Amino acid sequence: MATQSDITHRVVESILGQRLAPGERLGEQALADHFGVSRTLIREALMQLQARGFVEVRTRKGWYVVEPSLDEARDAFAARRAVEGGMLRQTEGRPLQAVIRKLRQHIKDEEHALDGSDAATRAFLLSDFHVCLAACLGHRVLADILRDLTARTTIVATLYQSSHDARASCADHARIVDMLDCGDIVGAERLMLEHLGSVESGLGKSIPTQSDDRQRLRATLAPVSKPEPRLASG
Amino acid sequence: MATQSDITHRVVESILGQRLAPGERLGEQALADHFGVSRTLIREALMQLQARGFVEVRTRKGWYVVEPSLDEARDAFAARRAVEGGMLRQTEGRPLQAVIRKLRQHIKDEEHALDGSDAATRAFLLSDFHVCLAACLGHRVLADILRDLTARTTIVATLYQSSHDARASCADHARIVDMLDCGDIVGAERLMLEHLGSVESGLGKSIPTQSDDRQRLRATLAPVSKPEPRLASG
DNA sequence: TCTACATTACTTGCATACAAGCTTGTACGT
DNA sequence: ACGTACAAGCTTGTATGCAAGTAATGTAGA
Repeated sequence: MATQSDITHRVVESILGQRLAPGERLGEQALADHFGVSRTLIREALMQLQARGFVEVRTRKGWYVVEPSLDEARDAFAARRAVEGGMLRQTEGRPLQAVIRKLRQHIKDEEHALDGSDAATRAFLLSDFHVCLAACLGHRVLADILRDLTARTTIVATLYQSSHDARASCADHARIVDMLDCGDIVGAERLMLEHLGSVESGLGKSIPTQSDDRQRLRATLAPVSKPEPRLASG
Repeated sequence: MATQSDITHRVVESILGQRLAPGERLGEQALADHFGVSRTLIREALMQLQARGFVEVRTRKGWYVVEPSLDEARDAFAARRAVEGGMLRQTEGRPLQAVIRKLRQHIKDEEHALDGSDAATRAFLLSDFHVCLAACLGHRVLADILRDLTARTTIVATLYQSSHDARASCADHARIVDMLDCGDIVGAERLMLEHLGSVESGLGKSIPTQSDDRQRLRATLAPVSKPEPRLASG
């Protein structure tokens, strides 16, 4: 049997692993059946996820993974730049040996995932680096905030099919840690901002999947039939 | 009749207005009666507030407004420094006229509240300045984050009886906006960090109000009886 | 008088039941 | 043949009921 935290964890994990697509519908009964609990528990979990900005409810229609607009996507990245940049700047003058050691280990995990693991693990670890950075620096609140923020930008990346390579992200991470190791905090902040910028810049290359069901359906069905749309009589 | 958002809003407002004390118990039935709804809705609202870090549940005992430890209190302020500092730094090179106009209006509201309004309005407006700053800069996500973060530090201030004066905070706000008006972003950031630091430094002067109901009761009843505390044997 | 224990009242945890509304399918009328 | 109206099924929204556990109270015994 599953508890609320199990449910929320699993959903967030699925989002971070890009297995839950934006706009995807989350039926209460379906989730209840899946987790073997009643709808009550599912609703309570969904409420928490709603408060954290992961899902939204359309009254009497259902729960959906959020689909940020391009503006909202940019806003999420701007928030991450502010938070992560500010966080790094605040570390000035602190001992960072232990932090760097843990981060290097994390990067090793990332590299290992680049070769063998599945895409979900890869996406998760790349996001988790930023959470881990906050946690290693002793920022519990910021770690929580970044967990949600990175999830949000992961949704964005899924939605707008970010072209940014996992390998490039991992290399960015390594460079950031190297810079920290040099004691160059300002440089690390600059690299971090560049990193986030390059991930963001991979966006918007492709037309976003439309939130509207009609438009999504149209986009989905468009390529299959011949130029002349003939789907009515079926 | 009240909806969930009404309930969460009211609770958050009460926290921002320092009318809900940390450690205060929130009975489901009591809230349900107060808002004229069933416990189901109350629970869903409390779940959202839990996800946002405002309340916690002790199994089969009840819901309580969180009581951050001194460490957690410092962490919350550190988070605010990172977020608000980083946010200001990211504004470099942007037009700020409209922003400054709105913030000046907000400060006027604060000053007006200093004279006439009740303590709740005063506390709310002082916190809201920071949310307003984020919102004016176009940061929706950061505004949401700061709403929760300022609420958390408000709880902290209530718990540790921050000695920081409302009038001083308002003056700080005015100086920050003045600095923005000069186009000195770095200076504004510095003032903001100092402002947050001075609010934080007002903490820990007094022993925190004890979470335990008995001890709270003692604190409540202390002044009425004579110096010699004689309530133990009861 | 103090302590150990049983009982009682109360609170949360969870599931179920019912109400309200949207979507879809069908039949009827034009 | 087309459009509209109506009805059935499915989904969410909300309330209620019961189970499980905790704290408090009262009572009996030493």
